[in-house]
Amino acid sequence: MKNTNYDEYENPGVTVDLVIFTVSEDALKAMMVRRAEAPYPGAWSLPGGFIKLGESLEEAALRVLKEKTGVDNVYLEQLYTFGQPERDPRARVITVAYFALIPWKQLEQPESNKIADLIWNPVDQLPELAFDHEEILKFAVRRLRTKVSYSNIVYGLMPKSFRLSELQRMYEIIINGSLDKRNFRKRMLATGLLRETGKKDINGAHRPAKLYQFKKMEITYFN
Amino acid sequence: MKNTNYDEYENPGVTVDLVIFTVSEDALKAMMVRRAEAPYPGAWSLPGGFIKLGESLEEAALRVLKEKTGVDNVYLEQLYTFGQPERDPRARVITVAYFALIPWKQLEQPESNKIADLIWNPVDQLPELAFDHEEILKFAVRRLRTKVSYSNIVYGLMPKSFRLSELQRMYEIIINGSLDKRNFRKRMLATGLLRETGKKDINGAHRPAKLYQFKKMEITYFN
DNA sequence: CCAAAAGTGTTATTGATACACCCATGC
DNA sequence: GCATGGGTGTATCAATAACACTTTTGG
Repeated sequence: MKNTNYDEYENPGVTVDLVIFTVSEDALKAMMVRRAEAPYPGAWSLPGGFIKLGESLEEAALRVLKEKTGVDNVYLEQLYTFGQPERDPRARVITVAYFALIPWKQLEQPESNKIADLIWNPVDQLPELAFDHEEILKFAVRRLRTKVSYSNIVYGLMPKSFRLSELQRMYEIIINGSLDKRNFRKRMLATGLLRETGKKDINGAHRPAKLYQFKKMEITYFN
Repeated sequence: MKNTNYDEYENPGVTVDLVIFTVSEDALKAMMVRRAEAPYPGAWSLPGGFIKLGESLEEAALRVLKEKTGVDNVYLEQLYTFGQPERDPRARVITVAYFALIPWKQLEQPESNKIADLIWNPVDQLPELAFDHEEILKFAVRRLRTKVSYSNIVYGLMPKSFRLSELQRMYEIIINGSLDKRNFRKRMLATGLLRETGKKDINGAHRPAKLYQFKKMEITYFN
């Protein structure tokens, strides 16, 4: 099936590719894996793989996610399907792109760092990427940034409980701008999506912060 | 894209399916075609077809659109990709769904009605549909209804020039609710997306209406 | 002159923004 | 007692929502 001489009646390959986001060191980052083989040997790329005939697209995405991160049960959303005929130089391959959000804390476990040739790269300083993966990644970043402004999607990047200042910081990192503390807190508490845990975070030489958590781990749209 | 050995995996079929919307007789309608062959012989379904190896997904969608409606150069957007393993009883088939908007006037031309076994069906009174096409159609309706409220996407359903009352009616049909005339006009004119044509529509026993058109046929987001 | 749709402003309410000081703790 | 981040309220401005009458035409 290495023909570039396309047969009209042959089926294309179908893959899933994942844009896996996390936030660490005050930056929005995405996972990249180094390709071992041709094409683009040695280049960075998004994690992905061919779908198997018995699995749904989402199952394929979850499988890849689990393989690369060791996690499961995180926010996952279908992004877009990319199918330009020449996007893979070997053969016709259509890819269904997904994006996932993982709190950094869930990735600090030893097992998740076992895989070599895997990096978490700030989305605003990209290396050269294989295939059309730069386009896919930028598409995902745009979608995430848009969605942050009218939903509570950031819950997918937060640890189970957090200070309001940490939540604000998360918004600021993603939208790449600063927010007013008092207005931010008012709005967040007004959504009714947060619950005080009753615990406090004693963290340094300052007043301890109340810890909050999301009532339900579900995306909710404002407005 | 870990696997380079394509032969380990049998490729699924890949189709595009289209939800083609229009508005006539005060109702939002979608195109349905009667299936001739198994599976679901005789059942209504969304227009669609297998993608060819040399064409992009959007080209495939445009091809199907042209075949069924005779039109081209209308609003077309990728909706979602549906890939449950059992969605087609014969074999694994993944479908990339698109939705299109066509002004009813463009469909009144004789050629577009040549195709037998094709209906424009109100989206709130669906017949039984083949495959998972009901799910796809409902997904499209939801997307259209949402998008109408924060963009000028309705331009895709309007004729070249129109009265403001016709534009308002279009919104009302799609969102399935009524709008205040004065607020509607204020908001629409405030967007700056409309231009007076200078012409008037003399239509019946009443004051003639100014005719407007969209400055550019492009989707623009409010807010 | 009657019927039918076009056209037009003001007020009230709501939501968004701007802005500065005191609090509780560790060292 | 001082440095550090936590926590709080009010006033202004902008956007949205509610609401009813006059105008222009054809018949």
